[in-house]
Amino acid sequence: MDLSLKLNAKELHTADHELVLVDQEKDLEDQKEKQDHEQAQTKDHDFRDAEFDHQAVVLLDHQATAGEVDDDALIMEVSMEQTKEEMNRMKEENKVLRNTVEQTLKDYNDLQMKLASIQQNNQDMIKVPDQVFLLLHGNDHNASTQDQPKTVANNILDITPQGLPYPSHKEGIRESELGLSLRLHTDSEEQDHRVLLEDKEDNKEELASTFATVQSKLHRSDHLAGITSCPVASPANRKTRVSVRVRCEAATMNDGCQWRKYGQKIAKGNPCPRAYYRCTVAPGCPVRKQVQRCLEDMSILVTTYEGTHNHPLPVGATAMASTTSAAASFMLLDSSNPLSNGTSSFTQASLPNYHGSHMVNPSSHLSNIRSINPNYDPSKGIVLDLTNNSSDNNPPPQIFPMASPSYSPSHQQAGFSWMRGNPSFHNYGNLFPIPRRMDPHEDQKNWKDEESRSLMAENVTAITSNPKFRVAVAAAINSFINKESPTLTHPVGTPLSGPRDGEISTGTSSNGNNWVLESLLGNGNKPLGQSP
DNA sequence: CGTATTTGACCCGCGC
DNA sequence: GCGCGGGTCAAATACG
Repeated sequence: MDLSLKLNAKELHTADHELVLVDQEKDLEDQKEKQDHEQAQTKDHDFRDAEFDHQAVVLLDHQATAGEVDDDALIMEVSMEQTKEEMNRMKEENKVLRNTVEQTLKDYNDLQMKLASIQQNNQDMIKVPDQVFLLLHGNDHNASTQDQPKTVANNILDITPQGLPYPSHKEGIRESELGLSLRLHTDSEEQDHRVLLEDKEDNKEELASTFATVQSKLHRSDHLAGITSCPVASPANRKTRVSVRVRCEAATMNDGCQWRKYGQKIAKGNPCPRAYYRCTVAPGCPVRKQVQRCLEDMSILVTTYEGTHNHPLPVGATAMASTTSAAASFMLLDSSNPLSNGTSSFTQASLPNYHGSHMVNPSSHLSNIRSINPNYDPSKGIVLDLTNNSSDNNPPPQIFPMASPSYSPSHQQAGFSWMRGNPSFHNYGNLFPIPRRMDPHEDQKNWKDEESRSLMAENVTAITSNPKFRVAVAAAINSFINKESPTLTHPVGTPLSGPRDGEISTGTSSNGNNWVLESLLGNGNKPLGQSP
């Protein structure tokens, strides 16, 4: 009797799981043997039953009148029917057993799939550190702060994702040749440490005033990097800010959003006027940005973002917003941080709605941070430095020609011929297409150019939405913070929620601690928006 | 003519 | 209370 337990070996063998499947085959063979044994027993049992029946029939036959051939034929017919019934019963049993084996195989395959998935995830997690190179510099490394000459870089942490060659500054390898680089600058002031530590002990009402006091103190030593410190005193203003430093010839940086200028002021200490913009993508959007040129290097545009978009963002804006929010999210990790007391818009989880599927929630990479660097002053926000002035081989900052203290596009036009030949400027140009003229209207023309917009969006997205880049940022921050203060730990009071979309803000990088996330692009990248 | 920009006036918080 | 400085408003202006 064919039990039809022909388990196709082809289905079981794969190149990757041969050993496992060999075991599985053994199991299946055991199961088959068990089935055979059970079926043999059943068969034997049925055979005995049949034999008993047959004997009964024989007895009946013997009791019957001899010579009745028709009766023998009848007996044979009955026996055949019984055998057929037995065969049908065995077939059904065989079918049940086959289903059982198939179910077992299916479960096995499912487990294989799950195991493969888990292994893949583990590999991804392991690969990240393989592709992130951390470079810790000592206090004597000053060359990287050329664009911020008065900032003492006690710790600089460079990250080169994407598996690029390890950037050794001592070997003279240019950072610009190494793709993306993340750089964290801090310097420490004991007074700031004391004030911040006091902040952690105070209640939340006192935090605001203390915070304002710190801001006010820090405000006096402003303009170390050409950025005016913005006091954050009122609760309405207690939003985490991120500033973006970028080499930009245009009056403003194309960040993917639409902005309307609503004011301009000349801030104290910087003759370059500060322009105020509000987001006009959606009516009522509270997001504002401030744009001001760096005093030390007027080719650098400092854009400060503050507020939360109440609308979905364009692709380019999403990329920038996600990156800056990823960089800023760790500010909220310390529950005692005045910025993370629940009033900050960063803690209002609306980020997934506006970031799109490609957004990597920074919290997933930062959630293991349990300590905060005492050197880190959240009141000054975070600076995303997209210039590469800090490269060792870069020339000193060039002073932007200014005919008068008041800023006008014509002044810029006159002074930007040198910039088109500046390699570092070209590096930047690959990230944001740069209009060649400073005239706002020319800028608007370029902005309306769909090709430039799409190229800009692609470039920004490619860099800033790269999960590896964000992982690198998060890992660097995490490592840096933990290394900086291994003993000072603060439990995260509330689950970290991702920053809201477009939650970028500017900071005041001029004094105290200065966190700079720096993006360096390869020289081989052809700049966009530049004439050949 | 509609929209965006400019720019002086105004408001508000903070320090003295 | 006064002055200072940052930020915002809104009328005037420019532009397409």
